[in-house]
Amino acid sequence: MPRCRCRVPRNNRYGSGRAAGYPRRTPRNTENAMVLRMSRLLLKTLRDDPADAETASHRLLVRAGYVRRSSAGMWSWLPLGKRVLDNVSRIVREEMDAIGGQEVLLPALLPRETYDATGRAAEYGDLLFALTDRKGTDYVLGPTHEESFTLLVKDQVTSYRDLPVILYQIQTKYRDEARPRSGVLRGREFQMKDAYSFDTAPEGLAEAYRLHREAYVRIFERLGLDFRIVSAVSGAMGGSASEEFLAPAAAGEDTFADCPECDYAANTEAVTFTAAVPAAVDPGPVEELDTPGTATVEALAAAVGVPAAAILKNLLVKVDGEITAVGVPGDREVDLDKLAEHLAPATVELVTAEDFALRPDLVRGYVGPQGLSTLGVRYLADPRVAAGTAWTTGANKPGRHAAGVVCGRDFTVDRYLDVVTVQAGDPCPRCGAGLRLDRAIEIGHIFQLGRKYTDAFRLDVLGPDGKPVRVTMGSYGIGVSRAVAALAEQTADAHGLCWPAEVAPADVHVVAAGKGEAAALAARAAGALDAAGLRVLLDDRDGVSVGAKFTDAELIGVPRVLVAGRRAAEGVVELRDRRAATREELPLEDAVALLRGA
RNA sequence: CGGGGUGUGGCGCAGCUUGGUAGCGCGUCCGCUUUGGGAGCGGAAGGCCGUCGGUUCGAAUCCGGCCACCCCGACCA
Repeated sequence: MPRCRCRVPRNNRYGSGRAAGYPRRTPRNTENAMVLRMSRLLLKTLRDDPADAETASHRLLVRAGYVRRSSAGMWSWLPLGKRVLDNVSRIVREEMDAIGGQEVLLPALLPRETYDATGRAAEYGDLLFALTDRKGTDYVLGPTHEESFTLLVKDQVTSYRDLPVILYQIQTKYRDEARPRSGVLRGREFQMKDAYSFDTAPEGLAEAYRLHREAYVRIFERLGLDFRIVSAVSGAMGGSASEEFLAPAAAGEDTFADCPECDYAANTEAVTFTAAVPAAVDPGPVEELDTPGTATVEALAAAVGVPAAAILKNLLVKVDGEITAVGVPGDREVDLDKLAEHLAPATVELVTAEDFALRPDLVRGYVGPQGLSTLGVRYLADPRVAAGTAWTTGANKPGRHAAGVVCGRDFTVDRYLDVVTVQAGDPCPRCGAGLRLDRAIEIGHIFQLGRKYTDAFRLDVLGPDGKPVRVTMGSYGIGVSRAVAALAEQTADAHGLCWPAEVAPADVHVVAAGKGEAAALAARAAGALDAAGLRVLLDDRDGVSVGAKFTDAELIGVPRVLVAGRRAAEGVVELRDRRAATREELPLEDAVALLRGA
């Protein structure tokens, strides 16, 4: 059998030699083919920040040549970026395989009817990328794949003996976000790992959920991310238990509450408020105040000279069409989603000007809870509106408010509901300490879905008794491309990116700081490090000043930098730590040994 | 979807108010010099000024429509 030697002409455009018209200065070094040579790398670092970039990850990933914007919310991953993305994928894959996950790849382009069947096409609405094929059939680009996986399992699995099973894929997902932003952090096309578990019993689902939770902890620890696991609400996904993995970062779009005293943490949407402590007040008589032009809490607080927190704000909503009042302290906002969740399946909507017109007894801006029951209006309230507390509130007359209105004496609450937005300092539901609020990036979310999708598609398997058993399901996502952005956010410093070792595009960045012996030593270092099994990025560019190379190295953010320069003749190199900004000089052999051991 | 803004060479920008067919810095290419913190000199390439229409002898510039993109908010597993 003939040796399969490379028959490519030696003067091809990509490698060594000099093709006519395209002289190449850097010969391909086939012995160190794994070394990434910057002289040959598709990489253009930018000296200036892109004008449209705000967040650190956006600015730096573009400046350092990791990604390029293609169109709104669509990003191309360039060689360095692709390496980081692949490193994240690899870690995710390894840990998913370790819990018995089986990797598959399903189409991203799916018939719309798949999502119509579960009602999610309607739930997602414009968020779904939709298109039509030549025959007029409607398709969507999948935003997440519960439906497809349920159908796949229905097709492939018939017996309880085939379960449990965990399937996953790492795939491009599509969401037609109204406003893509922050570069790769929130694109309309992005990489996601989505996994799905199928079990015959709730205990199995709980076990699959636990396995994923542990795998996610390992994944994010290996990635080097600072992260928190928080309670979440399931939202449009359906199902019960759900937790989010959040990476705290200023650029984050989620707010979560964090307890400084215990390990409680929750998405602000999911924070529950429990105890209501009646304020110790001396309930004087109700006093009516003349307060024209104070329809807002701010105006009233300024006019009467009481803090907003002492004002009882009454929001009118329609619950299944019935006008209902919701009382909350004036420094709070009503979270309509929370309210709707409490009252489901009833519909909740804000009252309109027309509704007010039909009810002259309800004065916009001057509603108070006194006597609402005689008007046939139900009164819901936040637990902070506890019996015995006194408030300044509307007098149900135009331009008039009432002070010293006491809950339980002057009005009654029909039902207490936790419906206000959380504020920093609110008591922790677990230990009572004041909660902190922080911004974070959602990088993972795990759900015990239960039977929402298996019911929709009637996914049953035969049980041991020969009777069909409805399958129960879990869903587990990780934003792979978003994790890259989150890492950039958390690790970047004033000089540029600064990757944790396992995801960095290389283990060592070798800088040739000079020509001749310096360049030769750098090449030798790259070869030795490559032979030692390290991933090497070699800055062998001609005509680039040493300062520019150093600046680029800091921007690119490989954790270890090896410089061959001043003392090249002695075989001495300089080893730098990108994060610690430390440097030491030592013989090349010692540096290689040190890096190999690291 | 509301509000604000921007489209001029690969990147960052000026020119527009007051119309006369485009300029600066960086980058790129060639030559020489230089090489430990974004080098110097000389030469060169590269732009239907987002797009369509209007006004005008003449439009990057004035007017109108459209498109794209960005930022804030709403929205968003």
